[in-house]
Amino acid sequence: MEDPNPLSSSFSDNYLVSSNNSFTGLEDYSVDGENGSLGFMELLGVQDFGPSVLDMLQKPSVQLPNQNQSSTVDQESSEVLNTPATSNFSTISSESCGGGGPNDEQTKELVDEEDEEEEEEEDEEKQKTKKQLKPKKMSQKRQREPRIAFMTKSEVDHLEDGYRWRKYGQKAVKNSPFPRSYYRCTNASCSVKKRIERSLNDPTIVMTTYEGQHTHPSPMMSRANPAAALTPCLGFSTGASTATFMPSPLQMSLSSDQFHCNYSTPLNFGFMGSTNINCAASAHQKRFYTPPSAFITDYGLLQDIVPSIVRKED
DNA sequence: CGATTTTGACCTGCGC
DNA sequence: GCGCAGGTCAAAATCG
Repeated sequence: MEDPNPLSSSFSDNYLVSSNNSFTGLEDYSVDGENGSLGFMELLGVQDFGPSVLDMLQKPSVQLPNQNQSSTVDQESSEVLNTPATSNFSTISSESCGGGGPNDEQTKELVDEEDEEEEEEEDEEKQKTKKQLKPKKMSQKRQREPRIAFMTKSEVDHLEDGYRWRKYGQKAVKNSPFPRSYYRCTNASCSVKKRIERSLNDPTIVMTTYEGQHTHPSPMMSRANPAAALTPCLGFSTGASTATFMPSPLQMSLSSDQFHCNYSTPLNFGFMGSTNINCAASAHQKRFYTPPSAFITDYGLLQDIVPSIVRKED
């Protein structure tokens, strides 16, 4: 691990990963055409085929499994985050659904799910051998959930996404002064996790990685419209600004020739109805995104945060 | 007093 | 096999 590149630096410098043609490139988005005064969104997709998105992104070059062509980023075209000073918010998505195509690694993991009973027995044995060690249930092979990572320009680490999270860990990241925080959804029946860390390159950028799918409506959204709360979407809001976009219906294409992000499995990470669309989508973006009809105009807490000019009521 | 955060210890996977 | 780094657990501390 003597990579001369700082990890967070390589996140932004080298994270362009193309796979199964589901993603190629990035693009900036003006927010609602307000002369750029509201900043812009930057979107970038990355597909995860096993290792964590961040792990992949931290490599100077990424070799995807089962793919002959290397999908490395040109080192010289490093600055992916081309953030202007006027920007107070930007988001980069890194799609990482496991369903990016038939893949040996994923197949193995699916098979592993069948072994829970055996694992419980193993667990007992381990407890015997390790005696007084904490009775953890760690022997289970971890299942890789679909992941999606975002880079968000924000002053706050923990972006409000409509769900309630409990922090369960924090770790120092090698070569980075910023720790990585681990959160789990507070809903007992929901196993969604997310990691949050700041970019070393640009401390104003928060890298959020979601893992898994919520099995319940957003507490925030459900108060107004439970159906909409279950709609696959991704959303963030900060005290400064808000951006949300939804890969529904399982496919998002942002830019005719530069950005493509295909979701092969349903996602349900975020919250909110039309806020996201109206906030983040310029006319340009709307070409590629059609909101589900279930959406209603419920801004939730965003009503308090996002200027109405951003919400752009229809 | 329950929920959440903090934090050190432990576990796992991977590269060498 | 060993060491490192990432990820998780769980007791203690803190908060509302």
